[in-house]
Amino acid sequence: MNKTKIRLAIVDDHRIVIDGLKSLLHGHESFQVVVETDKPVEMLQHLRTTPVDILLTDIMMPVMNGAELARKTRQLYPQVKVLALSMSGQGNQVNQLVEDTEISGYVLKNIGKAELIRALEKIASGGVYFSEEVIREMQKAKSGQKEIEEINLTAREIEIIRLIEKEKSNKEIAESLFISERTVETHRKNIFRKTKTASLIGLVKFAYEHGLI
Amino acid sequence: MNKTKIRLAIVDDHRIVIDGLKSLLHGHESFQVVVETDKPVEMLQHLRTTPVDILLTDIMMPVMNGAELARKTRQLYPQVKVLALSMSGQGNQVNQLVEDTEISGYVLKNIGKAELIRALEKIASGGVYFSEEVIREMQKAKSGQKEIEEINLTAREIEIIRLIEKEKSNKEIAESLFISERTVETHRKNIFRKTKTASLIGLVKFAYEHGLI
DNA sequence: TATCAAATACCCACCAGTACGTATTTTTTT
DNA sequence: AAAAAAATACGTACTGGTGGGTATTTGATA
Repeated sequence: MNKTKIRLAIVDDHRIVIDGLKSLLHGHESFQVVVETDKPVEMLQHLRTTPVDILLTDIMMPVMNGAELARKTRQLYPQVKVLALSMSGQGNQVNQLVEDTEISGYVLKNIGKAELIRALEKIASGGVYFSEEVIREMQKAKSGQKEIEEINLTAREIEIIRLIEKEKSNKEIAESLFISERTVETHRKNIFRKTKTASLIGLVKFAYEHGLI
Repeated sequence: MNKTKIRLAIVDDHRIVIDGLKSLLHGHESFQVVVETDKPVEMLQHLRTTPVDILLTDIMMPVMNGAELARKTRQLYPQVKVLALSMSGQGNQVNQLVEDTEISGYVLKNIGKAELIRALEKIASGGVYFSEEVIREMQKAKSGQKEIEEINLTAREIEIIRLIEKEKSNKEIAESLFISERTVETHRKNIFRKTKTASLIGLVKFAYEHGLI
């Protein structure tokens, strides 16, 4: 729509993905890929000299991950909008990313041409775009978080769960927290009751599933 | 080199990757992409009617994974060579794939143009190609496997570990395996001794780390 | 056939953790 | 200031798993 093209920067540690994105955008006169690199750290340098409108970044990358890059970019160059790309898009990760980085969108890599264009246009015009799957995942993660809040584990209890998981005995836990063994036992009981688990293994699994450890 | 082009089939559930691959191969007159799809199951149908030389397949795909597709392909169309593509390339997965499927190569998705061409040419002429990182991973996994073999857990013991992890008591394990509780206790003791773990949690962690569960 | 590993089984003693109570102090919320 | 929630603590009885043994049967391997 605009006379001036939308300038894109692409970061992904997989060359194939970069080429794939470029190929998807090929022939679209509204977009112009001005920077591309497979090294996240390089991107920040490029951004200093090259003005871009939207940064397309992978989330899972070695050295510096996409979240970090997105955060830094928004900090240093607030006018650059960020569209996050991800292979899987796990809900809690997305939530966290959205919370502590002002990203403009999040899409999965199985995105098609049409959707990608739509997302980019929406973001270029100041909007946001999150793909269906991602929104679903986010909601699932949110409800999971709510669930754990409803279970109402106290901070002390979570602290003790972590020690249990570290193979500490009641005695050791008592010593390291400067409380009586009896107290640890009480906490343990409450933990088992609240989490509806009956064995250590069940508890460890619960902790894993709810991201406590 | 050959007058006739090398015919390629590409499967990957991410369109971007397919486009990226095509883009990498673009302009190379030796190769010709004759089939491409993002649905593994479709590929088998295509192969029935379209003759191809090399199948490039992603490993991690929903519905039917790449390993399965590779196996079926080799079975039904033995003349088709398979080059596996993967995001990460975990050693044990690769090893297993190489063992029970005669694949001709395995490369990571961060592959560059030059390497991809080299791999394809090598495979087309009857050779094999495994990228550096993959070979390293394979060796690491091999040594890890050796480690677990040295620990010398027997099949029965592993069976029991899995039941322990499922929160079964000695009694329940004894019942489900039709053996005495005493026997389960003995196995347990041996397991703890061999794995050098002392608690259930340690054992569960061991099992996780060594991929037993 | 002799030998070895694996799977089977039992005994005894001990204790860490559990179940089921009750109760006090501290902190937070109302 | 009153009420509620969280953290603290103890008692008693019980049991499941642990650690220490030893021993037999079976199937594989040399």
